[in-house]
Amino acid sequence: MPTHYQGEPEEVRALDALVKLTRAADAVNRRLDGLLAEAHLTTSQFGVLEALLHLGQLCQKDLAAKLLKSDGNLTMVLGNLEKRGLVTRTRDPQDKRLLNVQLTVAGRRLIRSLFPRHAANVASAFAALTPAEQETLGKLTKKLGLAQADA
Amino acid sequence: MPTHYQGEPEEVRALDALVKLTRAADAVNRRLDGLLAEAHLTTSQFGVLEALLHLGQLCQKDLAAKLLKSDGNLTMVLGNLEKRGLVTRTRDPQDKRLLNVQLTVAGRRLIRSLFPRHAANVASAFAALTPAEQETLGKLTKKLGLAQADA
DNA sequence: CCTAAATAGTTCAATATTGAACGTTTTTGG
DNA sequence: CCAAAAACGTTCAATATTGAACTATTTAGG
Repeated sequence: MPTHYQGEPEEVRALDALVKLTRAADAVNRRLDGLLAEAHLTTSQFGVLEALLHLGQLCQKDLAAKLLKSDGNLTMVLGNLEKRGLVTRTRDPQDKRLLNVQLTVAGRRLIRSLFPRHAANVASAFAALTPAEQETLGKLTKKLGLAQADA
Repeated sequence: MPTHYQGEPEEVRALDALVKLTRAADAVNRRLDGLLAEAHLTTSQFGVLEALLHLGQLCQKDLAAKLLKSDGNLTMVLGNLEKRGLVTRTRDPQDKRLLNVQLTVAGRRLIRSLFPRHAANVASAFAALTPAEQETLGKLTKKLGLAQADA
């Protein structure tokens, strides 16, 4: 099933790990989409609401950094959330370049009602691994992710 | 950095693992995009060419399954590859519902020249983990990914 | 001070992505 | 054998995503 590639062993090993890593992330996120779709939210939109709920008001730049998305993308995603009345953007009086993004009452209500079910779904998706395996997976993916910064 | 969420321990653990898993997959794939962008290929386009190189001619349905993408998406990605003369689509004479997709000479030349450098990049990205850690990561993500099928 | 560089967002074009509705072709059950 | 169901792709509308060019604001160096 993996890569069918004749190369150095370390390449074959890494290619194999990459395929499985990517597929696992896709598969889990796809499963979680079901609940979000019920609330007519995309994964990105949910990510924004979740960040605002847990971290409070954030400027667009910080949101982009938190979600690892481009500025241009955030403009679009926030526009769609704003259209639905779930967030508002207000110009920062101190630094007029910044737009502070905050949950509306409706946005807070929505993410608060959704998050516990989302968390239960995530736990259910990861129940395929033992707690120890989840810890190990977390350690390895954290190490791998951080290492990509400097390259 | 993780989730700032007060919930059941298994939820917190799973949410934490999910964030790291998603970030790692994003970070690695983002790093690999550099080389692909030089060849004006997206990740999806590269995935198609790679599959065709290693597996030979495939119908669109099989490609979609292999890449975990929707039918409609494949129509678009293949259209762009076909526009550039990297693949062709031919109606299957046995079953006229099927479109068989194959590399053109130019497509084969491109993916062949690119793949070794791509494999080296992947190995370099995963060099942050020891071989044993890569094996462990592969086992855990495979287990996690497969478990999502039935849910 | 004041200009040059940096920073925050927007806009645009291109590509990706999905799900739903749809046309064609094949398979299947009666 | 034939009608219903299934399978394969396409098309469409909506959203996502990036990088580049651009505007507005702030900061920094001389």
